[in-house]
Amino acid sequence: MKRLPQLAAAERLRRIHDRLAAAYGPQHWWPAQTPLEVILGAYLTQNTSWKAVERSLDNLRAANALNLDGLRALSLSKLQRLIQPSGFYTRKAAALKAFVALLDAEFDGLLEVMAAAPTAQLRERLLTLPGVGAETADAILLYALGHPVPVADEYLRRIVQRHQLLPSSPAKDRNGYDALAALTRAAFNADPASDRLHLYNEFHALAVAVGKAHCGKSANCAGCPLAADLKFVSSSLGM
DNA sequence: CGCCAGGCCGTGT
DNA sequence: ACACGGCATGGC
Repeated sequence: MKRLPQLAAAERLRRIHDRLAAAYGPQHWWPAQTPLEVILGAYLTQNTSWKAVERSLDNLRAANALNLDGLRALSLSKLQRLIQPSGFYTRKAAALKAFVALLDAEFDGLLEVMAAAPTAQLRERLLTLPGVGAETADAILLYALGHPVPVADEYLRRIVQRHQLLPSSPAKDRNGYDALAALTRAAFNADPASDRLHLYNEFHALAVAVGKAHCGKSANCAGCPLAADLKFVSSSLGM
């Protein structure tokens, strides 16, 4: 039986993970943080540098609001002021309040209860929240709630595009996101299920690492761990 | 000064 | 279905 192109692409993406892991080592994203802090970070980092997010998190910590009760006690305007450094503070403050409201209304106000919900249903529920799109939902599921789901992002999109792993370049919309997520699931499908939580965790962090270093808009692939793979791609990409 | 950052959402074709 | 602009701040 002939090999499906999609499978070959999945194997190539798995190989890209291996190269990145060898080049950059463990990224240990969000290792010692509490789940709530991870969730706050996932919201605040939307189209925002992590440096700015850290300033907001510092403000929240100083206000004793890195815990659920502290967060509940904050007025909307107070929350807006604390997260101002990371931008879009009007939307993000309302979105964070909506998350806590959902947690209180449907999960006994406990992240442990939320985390125990079935992955697919929980994902759909998160996606109904304001300010939660596919990437934020998956980042919360993976990094805060311990569900083994892939996280796609702009950097992974660029990698997949440059390596031409999909028949057509993934769009910057929901359809493109879903295609990237499906490809990533396929890439780790041969790995034991017990390893996927860790693999998805590292892979997303590694995609960000290589993206920041080499996949910016002015692409400089000299010294990129993926340069060898790119040589097998049409050299007339204009990149 | 300009561009960008670990997106999402509303609106217009 | 797809494109585009707004959201806001700080780093470089």
